[in-house]
Parts: sequence; structure tokens; C-alpha cells
Amino acid sequence: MATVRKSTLSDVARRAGVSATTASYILNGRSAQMRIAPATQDRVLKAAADLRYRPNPSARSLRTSTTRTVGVISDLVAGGSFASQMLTGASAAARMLAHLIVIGESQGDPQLEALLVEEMLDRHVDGIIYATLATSEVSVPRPLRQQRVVLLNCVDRATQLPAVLPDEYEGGRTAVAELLAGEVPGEIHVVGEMSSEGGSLAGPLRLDGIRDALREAGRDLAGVLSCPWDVAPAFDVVDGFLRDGGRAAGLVCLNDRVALGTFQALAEHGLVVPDDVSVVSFDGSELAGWLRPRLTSVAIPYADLGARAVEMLLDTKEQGPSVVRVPMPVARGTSVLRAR
Amino acid sequence: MATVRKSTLSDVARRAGVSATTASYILNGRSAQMRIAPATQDRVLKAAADLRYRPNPSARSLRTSTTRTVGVISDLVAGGSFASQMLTGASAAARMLAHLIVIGESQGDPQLEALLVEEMLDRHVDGIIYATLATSEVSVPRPLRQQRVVLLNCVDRATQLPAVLPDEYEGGRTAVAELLAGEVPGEIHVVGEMSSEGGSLAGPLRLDGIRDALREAGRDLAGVLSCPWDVAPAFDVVDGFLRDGGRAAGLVCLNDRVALGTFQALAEHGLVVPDDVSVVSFDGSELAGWLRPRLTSVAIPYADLGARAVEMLLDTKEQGPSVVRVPMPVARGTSVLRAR
DNA sequence: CTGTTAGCGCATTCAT
DNA sequence: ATGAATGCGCTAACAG
Repeated sequence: MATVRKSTLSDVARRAGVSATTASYILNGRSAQMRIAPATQDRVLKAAADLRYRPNPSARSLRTSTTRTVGVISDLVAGGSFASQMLTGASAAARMLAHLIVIGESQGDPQLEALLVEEMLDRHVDGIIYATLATSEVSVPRPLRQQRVVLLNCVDRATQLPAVLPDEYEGGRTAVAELLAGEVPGEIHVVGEMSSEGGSLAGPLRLDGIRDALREAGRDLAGVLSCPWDVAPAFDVVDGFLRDGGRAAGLVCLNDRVALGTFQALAEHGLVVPDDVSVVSFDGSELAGWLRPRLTSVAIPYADLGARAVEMLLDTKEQGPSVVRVPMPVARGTSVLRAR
Repeated sequence: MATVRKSTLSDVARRAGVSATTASYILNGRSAQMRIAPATQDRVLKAAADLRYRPNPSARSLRTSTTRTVGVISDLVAGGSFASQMLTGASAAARMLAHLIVIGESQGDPQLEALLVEEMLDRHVDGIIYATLATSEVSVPRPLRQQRVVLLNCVDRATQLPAVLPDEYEGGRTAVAELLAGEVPGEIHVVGEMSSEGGSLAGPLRLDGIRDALREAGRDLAGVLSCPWDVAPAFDVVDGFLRDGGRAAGLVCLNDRVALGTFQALAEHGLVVPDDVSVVSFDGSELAGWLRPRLTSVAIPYADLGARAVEMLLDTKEQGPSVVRVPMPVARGTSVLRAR
């Protein structure tokens, strides 16, 4: 705990034989517009280096009421690598801009959320990223609306706040492109439901992309095996479909958990991926890489989303309300039958 | 951005007709030891409420050189719900103690790590949690050693810093208990290697627990199918084992990914879990819940680890170097053949 | 019991 | 081109 006494600005100034003012100007890169003598400048810089001078952030904040921190408030309940990846991206971007990230998890509790917002505002964070696990429509807490805010993975129709989201529509098209790059000599179905339960916006957009891309390729969507986006429901619906004599050459699963359930059902019926059925999916989670065969999945670019959000938030060019769509890259596996 | 002008301590004092000092004492709950008149107290409290007074953290920090923030530095590369859960726990605990969490990911890069430490120290965080993804032995960066630090999921032999870790040995025993609570009429093998590759300390401890518990039950460990802790290697080793005529009634997988590979190999050989083979595992990841049948897994209590670490860090009772072992709960599935 | 006074470290306006 | 003076909002000796 015996921290070495930190040297202050005036220590530096004294050592360089100048006033604190001058030192401050120089250390803040304002020497140019202040037209300070190069010699003075060097002396100050040297003194600062010798003393290992580090400005005191609290003092600076008190003066400037800016803290070089950005708050991230998210609803994400534990689990899923969402938080991890998103924070990785945000954290890296923040570092580049000399900021630190402070986090707050609302656990989906509006009251807790309000508290966290309050607390961050008290601490004068320079901006807040409001993130949700599932792409959804939200209503941001009142006090946030007056602040510098960027929504991540969600939109708020009412307030038109800037937001950054995955490009789900293009993602849908990408999934189809992956499928049709292979051999799919039969019907193509989607697995997963569209009902924007939980307010998810992703489903309909992905489906639009899928439909359009299919149509443009002169194919069409044979049907949708509707089920909640999870393993067991997907198993059930695909199992039922096959049991009823259903048959498909290509399956587009709306997320990787659905794909896992689908794999399980296909296996149960002795169907082999990709020889009998080609499968593509969305999420690009670790799971996709674990399956046998490895699953081709259109990934949610969490890290990119986090990074873009921070950049937008800190970008001083006061851009008005704007929605940025981040491309969804493909994590390519071997779950699509190769052409020829 | 039109933030309402925040009221200050002296605003409150003026409104209550007292000096800033008195207001400060009262607002900081020191009215008792200062023996301030109850009437005065009420007036001040009321004034503060009326004005929606919120202390300015920067000013307070400048004065007290304490920031009510704790830094979390971790090596975790994106992915895995480790970060997510750990931060959830840490964040919740921090909230209880009126602190906020600031994060820094070193991505395993020592240089970046040093920068992050530096930056957090500059900002006067009240303490730092140094976390690693894999339970391992580390060497904490020099500047940290003088600080208030708690290691999470790792130990540093050299410095004897306080640490919080999962109780891997008891976890091993728990895994066996789960297995033997069922019917396991044949050999029991472990799947996964012990080599502390990546410096992981978990393997040997789990194995010790497994061995001891087995011995006490009058059984013994038939062998270890050694492989890196991942899906494909596990598939390969179990597949090879079965192909060579190997046979087991119980398998203890050293993590859930190994268990997945094991499931895949068993399925390939027409073996059914749990009828033919009972499987238990470690990690308690989401994956365990997704498998069919659901996997019984001894969970790593990430959230608890995070919470305990924060509590230890902020606990003023200056406890010396100490290592806390957190119990590993069971996420019970149906991968063990039920007795009778 | 309460008020006066004095900084914490820094950025900045205004002189020079 | 540089310095003196001031105050950000708060806490804490030290008076009374």
C-alpha cells in the first residue's frame, strides 16, 4: 500500500522552472497555439518524464467535469458469451480513445437499471451504452434520454437515439448464399419462430433476407418449422416434421441452439449432415465449432458492435440520430454439402 | 444534454441555514459522533432531498483519494461465459458495497496488461481483481503487488496474495458422488488430461478428489483417457478407446466440452447415455443443459467467485494472505443411470 | 454543537 | 510567451 508519493503538476513545473500554467499548456499539447518556446517545452516534458508525472484524474474531472469513462448498461443475465465479446470490443475501442469502461448489469430489472443509470450519471461518465442481449425494441429509462447514449443491439422507436445493430437482413441473405454455394437438391426450410417474443427484431429481418435471396436464386422457401429459439423445442419440431414424413435438403436454423436441436433430431432419424441435409445457422457461437460436422453459422459480430458503439458515443462530430448496421461474417463449417 | 444544474453541498447548506461542514457531517452519517442537533439534521436532510442533492464523486475523490470503484483485470479472450458470469457476481457485490466495476481485458498480452494496471492505478481504483479464465498459477505484474489485490481463479506462489478459487478437490469428490448415486456396474474412467498445460491447476485437484472418493467407496479408477480439454480431442480418444474394445460404465469428463466429444463418440458406437454409460462432467456450462440427455456437471461458480473476490477486496478487516475455496454446485441432468 | 479555514490537483482567465 | 490568481465540490483540522 506504500504507494510512492505521486508527483503533481506543480512538482513538474517547479522542476522545470516554470509556472504550473505553462506546464499545463505543454502537457496538454497546447504549446502550439500558445506559442511556447521549444526549449521550455523540452524542459517541461523532461521534468514530467523524470518525475513519472501522471495527471490526477479526479482533479481533472473536478475541473472539466469529464471523466474519460463510458458506462455500459446491459440487461444480460449471466451466461452466453454475449457480454464477454461485446465488452471485449468496447473495451478495446475505449482504450484507443483513452477511456475506461464501467459496467452495470440490470438483470432486466427496471428498478435496478434506474439505479445504475443514476449512479453512472452521478459519476459523470462521458456517455452510456445501453445494450440488450436480444436484438429488441426497448424504452430507455427517462434520465438517459437527455444524455449522450448509444443503443447496442436494440432500438427505441420513440426517441430516435443512435443505435448499432447487426445487419440481420444481409445476414439472412448470407445464410442462403452459403447454402446455395453447395448442393441442395431439395426443399429448403427455416427452423425457428418469427414471433417477436421478447421483442426480438432479428427473426423477421433474417427471414426477409432469406426469402429475397432464395427468390433471386430462383428457389423458394418450402416452409418454416416454427419453434422457440432453443435446443429442445427445435428438436421437437424437427423430429415431428421428420416423423410425419417431412423431408428437406436444406435447413436454415435461426440460431445455433436451434441448430443443435436440429442436429439431434436428424441424428435420431439416421440423417447425416451434410450428406442428407445441409444446415446453416445464425450466431456464430462457440457451439457452432463444437458440433460434428462443424456448423456453418452467420455470426453476430458482438465485438464489432461493442467497438462501434463506443466509437459512435465518443465521436465528437455530434452526428444526429443514426442507426448503424454491422455486417455479420460467416463462421464456415462443413455442414453444407459441397457442390459436385 | 441539457443536464439540470446539479446542486452542491453548499446549496444544501445554504438552504438549510447551516455551514457546509455541518451539512457534510450530517450527509455522511457522522451526525451521531458529532452530536448534531436532531432539528438541524432534519433540516439538512430535507434540504438535500428537496434539491435532489447528489455528492460530486470527483470532488470527493480528490479529497479522499478513494473512488468507490474496483478494477477487474482479466486475461480472458472473448468467448465463454466466464467473463459474463464472473462480472455479474462482481457487479452485484460491488453494488451492495456502493462501488462500481471498471474493466480491463489484457487479452493475455503482458504489455497491455501493464498499461491497464497503470491506468487503473492512476485513477485510484480502490482495489483490483486479477482474474484468469483457466485456474492457473500466475505472476502478477509488479506494480500490483503493492496494491490491494485479490486474485480470482489463480494463485501467485511468490507473493502470497489473497485469492479465491473453486474448490476443485471437493468438486472431484462431488462428481464421483453423483456417479455413484446411480448404478455404475462396471469400470469408471476419467476423460481429459492432467498435464497442467496452460498452467491449469484444476485437473490434478479434480483427479485427486475423484480418486479419493472412489477409493472410499471401495471402487477404483480404471484409467484416464488422456486428451486436451476440448471437443475433438475427446471424441478421438474415446472413439479410439471404444474401437480398441474398451468398455466403461462410468465416465468422468474433465469439462463439458470433453463431455460433448464423449457423447459424440459414444453415439458413433451406438452407446446410449445413461443406459449403457453414465457420464458426469465439470463446468456447469450452458452446454451441459443442451445435450441429450442433459449432462450432470459439477459447476464452476463463476458468479460466486466474482462476488467473493469483491467482498474480500473491499473488506476492511485487513485480512492477511488467504485463499478462499468456493464450493462447486452440481447442475444435475439425466446422464447418470438411476439406481434400481 | 457548529462555523472558519484550508487545501486536494488541475485548467483557465486575465494580466504582463 | 509566461505567471498569478481563482475555483471546481468536498472533507477535515481547528477553533470557538
